[in-house]
Amino acid sequence: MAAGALPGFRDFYPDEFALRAHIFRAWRNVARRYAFVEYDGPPLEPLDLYTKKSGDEIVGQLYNFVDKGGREVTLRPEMTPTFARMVAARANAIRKPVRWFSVPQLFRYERAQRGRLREHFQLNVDIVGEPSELADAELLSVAIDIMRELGLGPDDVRARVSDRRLLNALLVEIGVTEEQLPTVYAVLDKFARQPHQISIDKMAAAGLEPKTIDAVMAFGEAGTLADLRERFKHSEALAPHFERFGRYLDHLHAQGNGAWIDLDLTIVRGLAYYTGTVFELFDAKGELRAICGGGRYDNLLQALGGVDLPALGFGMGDVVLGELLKERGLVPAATGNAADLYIVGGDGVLAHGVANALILARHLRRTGFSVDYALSADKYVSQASRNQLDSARKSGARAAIAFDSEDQVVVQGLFGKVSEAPKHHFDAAPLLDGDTMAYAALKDWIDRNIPSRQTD
RNA sequence: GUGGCUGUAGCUCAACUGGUUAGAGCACCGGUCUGUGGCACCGGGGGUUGCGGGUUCAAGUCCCGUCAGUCACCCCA
Repeated sequence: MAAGALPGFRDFYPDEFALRAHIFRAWRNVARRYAFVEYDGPPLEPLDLYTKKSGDEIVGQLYNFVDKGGREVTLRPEMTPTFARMVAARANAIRKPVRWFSVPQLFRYERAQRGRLREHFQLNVDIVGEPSELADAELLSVAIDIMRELGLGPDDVRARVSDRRLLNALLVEIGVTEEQLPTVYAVLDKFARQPHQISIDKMAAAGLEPKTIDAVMAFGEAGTLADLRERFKHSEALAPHFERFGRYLDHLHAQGNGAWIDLDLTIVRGLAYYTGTVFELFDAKGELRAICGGGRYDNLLQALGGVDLPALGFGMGDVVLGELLKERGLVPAATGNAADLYIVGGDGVLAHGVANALILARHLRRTGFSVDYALSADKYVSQASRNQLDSARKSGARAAIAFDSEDQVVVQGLFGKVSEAPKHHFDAAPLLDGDTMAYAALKDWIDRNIPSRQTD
């Protein structure tokens, strides 16, 4: 086997590129529908943009090197630091709330696995400057609408939501101390992936009381907000958190997203910078990695950019999403980019040499059609028309156009039985003269009689 | 970074306990068919069996290494 792409990197053949373009289209369509505007930054960044906040151990995960000017640089592993820098630099000039999105290619030097490569494209959607939970609902609604745009429903994808502030208050309420919080977060994060006894042992080792451990384990079993509220209705400390989270869920319901949402206190999100709502999108079967994750990170812009603005956002990668779409048969037809018209020789080919085919193609393309033909003048003249038609059919073209005789061209559909396919003759002379009306008539006939390619 | 599994044509797979020149379907290329053709039929190109060593009279098959893929850890975008 010939040397392929680097490990964890992808070659995008046309079929694969079609899927990628399909995903990008959905991302951009929905983001724009929510009035977000697109930005981008450099794919190569100074190394310390990431080491400053995360420490040197993160370097092991980066695609970093020294450039010819002696600078420590790295391919960007995430978009948030770049985003924070850009917003911070113009914090006073940008109208708030900021609604920005980006589709960067991100890089990470890690051993590749299914759904996890060394490179991926990730939609980043962020809102800056708005502390209200309505912004949180708006953000998640974007993510859910993208699922809809791609043909996925609440039976395919679940949105698991939580809130760090609520969780924190709950943990304090049941007696978890400040020092024990990281352990408990780690346990919750791995709740579904790790045997319960190990979780219990870890918490016991961290000094949690058996009663507190039981309470934490109970948080792992998803319930509704109402259940949780009922259990802790006596707590005054928790009341405001329940109210705020309740408003968040109310907004999501009003946005039509209620059927997608599950409360799940085990959604912690690895990095510690989340300060409020957090959410992840998963395939409903739970076979794949998370499709999307995000939440509120009110302190991050201060830490990274030096401006104190509340912010929230999510990232959604193309890899897991693509796997899910493939699994559900929601990938676009491979022939989606095939030509509208394929020029074949026909019986009039000797009177109309290849030059006339080129003239015809020129005017058809000017009219807006995509036009294909065999790039061999010999073949155009000498290969049997039916073989040329076979080639046209295989190319995925919707219709063929041929010089049927000395003074006529014929357009015929390339679907269904040949004998039943729509067919129409046009005078060749005005078409070769580039007569606009003749092409308008031809286009009109095609629009009426040649359906768009089905996914058959 | 650690460990398990896998690696034959572009794809899906064959090749009995090691034994002739590694096969088939699909795909691709050319042709035949005056025609129910979204066929059919004929022909063609394409493999150092991932790569490198070793054992053997003989290796796609057994052993070691390596690379790649995959799964579980680690980590999380």
